[in-house]
Amino acid sequence: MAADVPRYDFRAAEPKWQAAWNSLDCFRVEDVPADGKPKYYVLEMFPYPSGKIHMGHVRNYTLGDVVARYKRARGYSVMHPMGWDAFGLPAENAARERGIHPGRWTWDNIAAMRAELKRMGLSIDWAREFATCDPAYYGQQQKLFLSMLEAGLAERRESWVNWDPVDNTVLANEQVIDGRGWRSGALVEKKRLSQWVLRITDYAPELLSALDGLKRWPERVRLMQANWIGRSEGARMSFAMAEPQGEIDSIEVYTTRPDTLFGMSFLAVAAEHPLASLVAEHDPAAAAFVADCRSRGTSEAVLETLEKKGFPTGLEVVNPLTGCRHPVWIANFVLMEYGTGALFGCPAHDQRDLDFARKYGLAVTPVVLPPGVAEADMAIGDKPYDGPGLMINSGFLDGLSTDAARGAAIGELERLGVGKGVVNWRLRDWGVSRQRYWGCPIPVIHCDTCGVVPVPVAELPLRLPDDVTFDRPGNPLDHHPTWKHVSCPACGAAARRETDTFDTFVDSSWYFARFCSPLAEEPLVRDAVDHWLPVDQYIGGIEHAILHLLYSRFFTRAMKQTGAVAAAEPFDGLFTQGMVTHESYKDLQGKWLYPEEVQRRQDGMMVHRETGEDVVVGRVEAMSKSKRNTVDPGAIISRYGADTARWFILSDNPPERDMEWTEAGVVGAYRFTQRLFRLAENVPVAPAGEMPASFEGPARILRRAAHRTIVAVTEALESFAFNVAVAKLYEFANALAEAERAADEPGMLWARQEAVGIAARLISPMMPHLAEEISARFGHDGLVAQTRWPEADPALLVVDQVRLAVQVMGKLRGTIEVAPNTPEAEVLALAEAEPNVLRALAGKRVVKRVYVVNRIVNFVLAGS
RNA sequence: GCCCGCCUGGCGGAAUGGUAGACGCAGCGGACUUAAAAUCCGCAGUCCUUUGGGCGUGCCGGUUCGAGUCCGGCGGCGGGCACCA
Repeated sequence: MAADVPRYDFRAAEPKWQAAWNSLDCFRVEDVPADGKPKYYVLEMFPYPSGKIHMGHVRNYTLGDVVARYKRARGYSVMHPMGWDAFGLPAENAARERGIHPGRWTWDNIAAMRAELKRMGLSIDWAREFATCDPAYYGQQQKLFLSMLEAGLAERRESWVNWDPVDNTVLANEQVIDGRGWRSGALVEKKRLSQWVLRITDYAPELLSALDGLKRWPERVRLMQANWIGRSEGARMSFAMAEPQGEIDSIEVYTTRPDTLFGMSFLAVAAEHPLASLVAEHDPAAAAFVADCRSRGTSEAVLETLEKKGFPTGLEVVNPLTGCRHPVWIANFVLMEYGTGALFGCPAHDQRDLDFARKYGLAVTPVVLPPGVAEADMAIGDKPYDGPGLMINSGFLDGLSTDAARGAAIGELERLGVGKGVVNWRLRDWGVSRQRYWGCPIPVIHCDTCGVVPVPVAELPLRLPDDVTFDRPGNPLDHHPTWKHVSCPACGAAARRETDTFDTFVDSSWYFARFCSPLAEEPLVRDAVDHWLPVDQYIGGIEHAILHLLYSRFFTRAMKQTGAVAAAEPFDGLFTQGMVTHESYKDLQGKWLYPEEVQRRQDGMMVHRETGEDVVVGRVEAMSKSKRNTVDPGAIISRYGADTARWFILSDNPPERDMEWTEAGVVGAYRFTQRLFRLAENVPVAPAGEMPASFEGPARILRRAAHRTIVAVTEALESFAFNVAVAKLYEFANALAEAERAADEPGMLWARQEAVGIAARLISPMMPHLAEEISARFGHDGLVAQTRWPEADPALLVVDQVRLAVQVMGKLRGTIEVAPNTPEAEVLALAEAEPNVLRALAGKRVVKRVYVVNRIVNFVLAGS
């Protein structure tokens, strides 16, 4: 390498600047600041401490850091914290597989990941760091839970769980594979357990209506949440049994289509419905059918291909509006969890009902006439009609519109006292009990005389015992020799601790609030949370669009109800990033290969780095361990530096889309860091003296480029168009290179020094280390990290010449240069005189002349 | 099946209804070099009869002086979903 080419030594520079930021506490903020600055809370979804960061983390935390650094430069007091979502199953799996204690495994992972994150140069206030598995955090969570319990927001309820009968353990959905337990391979059963639920459904109306106020959320996330909450209007009604069965003399049904009651042909109940159980007691065939429904998993793939099946009970119900009798079936497509677990079937106007009716030869009676169809022509083939229309075959409803009929039917049901109009919600209460060790203990005690008794607050945190074993299936807390045996805090009698722990979604439902006062001896400090909440910009993956965000919205409302916070909504702005993808590779034996095992030969073919064997290049897809198409961020940072990794991940494409990680792209980004460094290095540091009174020629051009770039980059950062900000900085680098060739022009030294100073500040959110390195060379006061964002000089943004497009009949025929806001007559004369335009207009009659100031001229010609 | 999103050069992408393809990657040409790497400069949608013209933002139509952008329909790709009564 030539000695005279300056090179940027990121290996020395990056740790140096990180240490400088650290020693000056650049990113530290107070719980309740008194600096009078406007606040800005930037948060990225905190990571699960798996042990290594992956490219998704790099993308997530780079995006957040750009926002944090930019807002800081704009004069905000920015809180940008980091923590660890540290409870969860992988730690228990590690314990079972490798004999490591989950706590040890987790804390080691945290240490490793913290070191990796720090190498990225993130502007994080590390003093706020916490892990959810720390008793200092989960003890506060236990307090929150007790306050919710007192407020009636938590209660015990029976609910269904996936049960592995061989391992005698509850399985998470992800542990059920094709209906079998992932370890034992046993067919999973559904089992009823008494569990803690949080009453999120109490807030269903508000969680839905408040979505409209979340203006800075992606539309599709709001839509997904709205669909998940699932408000529907309909009727709840009961059908009398023709012959009562034991206790059951009627069946309760929810319907959104009471208007189609006259088209009813059957009634169907879920396999878990009490009537199904009753029938199954006496009828082995029914019992077999019910068992068959129950053994089937609930995974989507199964449901997709599921054929609609039913079992006729031989019983009948009476339709209260028509007086007709209809058969009662047990059907596999009826969900016990939704509505009342029973429905009435109107095959003419519902696809599932129609499929079912065709299969079992049930009646299909149309009752809604589509607009424009004669009643005589109305027929149902294999498609139902589910649109609006006029009622037919419907007694007193005949002739009404479907809308009117809906109201009239409900009115009649109410008059008869057999039903009423209701609003129904799809959202279900949140079951938070998990039969696991590595989670936050639920702080209650079960006493035979007193029932459920809260653990006294003075005894919190209720710690997990460390001395647990994972040598047998089930919950180690349950097996622990002493932990669960306590005396009742109320009566003193022998009692048992709750051995369930919380769903880890509970941990992540309030961590953003805890960051405001992470060391407090109470869950939240009002002054601190009321200052910082809501989070101004939350950034994370779309995969959390529903559960995490909805639970957090609920939790914040619950905390508001118990007086812990003022805000109802946790996240004012939400940005959902795309995935990081990569090509995948297989060798000729079909074994997946890591990118570093593969290289591109001269002819472009991909071959194995060591064997030289051909490699099959597969799809570009989300990085995953199983496909081995992962790239280790640590290795990238070691080879190219954090700034390069950050720059590339921002430059490739808009951040909401999936990006493809490519070696070529990283190399390109690396080259740019070097180029920019050289361009800055080539500007003499000699004092440029007083600012010249005026600039002409290349110096003026450079200054205009610099100030236009300020505007362009600012706009791009404000709108999350980071790839555009990068592109504008590439352009600016080209302008700097241009200026280098005109270095001897008057005013140039001053202009170049100004330009480099502007460049350093504009790149600083994206490449903070390089920004410092460049800036330091000119002896600028202080760190770029503490410097204000540059302001564009309006005088330099004024354009003195605009190029107008001249069109003839909408087609470009030439361009003309004029002063801004040139009067119409003058512009039109110039445009018509442009040689090529002149040619296009020759012999034609112009019927209209369009002039949009500073934009365009268009001549419209007569004739065809 | 339902809901949502997307579709622009070889590739990633840019473009308040106003010169489509900024910027980058890959490519090509040149300078420098004994040579290579690195670097620097330049070219580059496509076709043709090339001082110019035709075509061109998935396809078909519409609105407009003017459409990648707005509207209607169709197709393809991707994502979400708990068969939601």
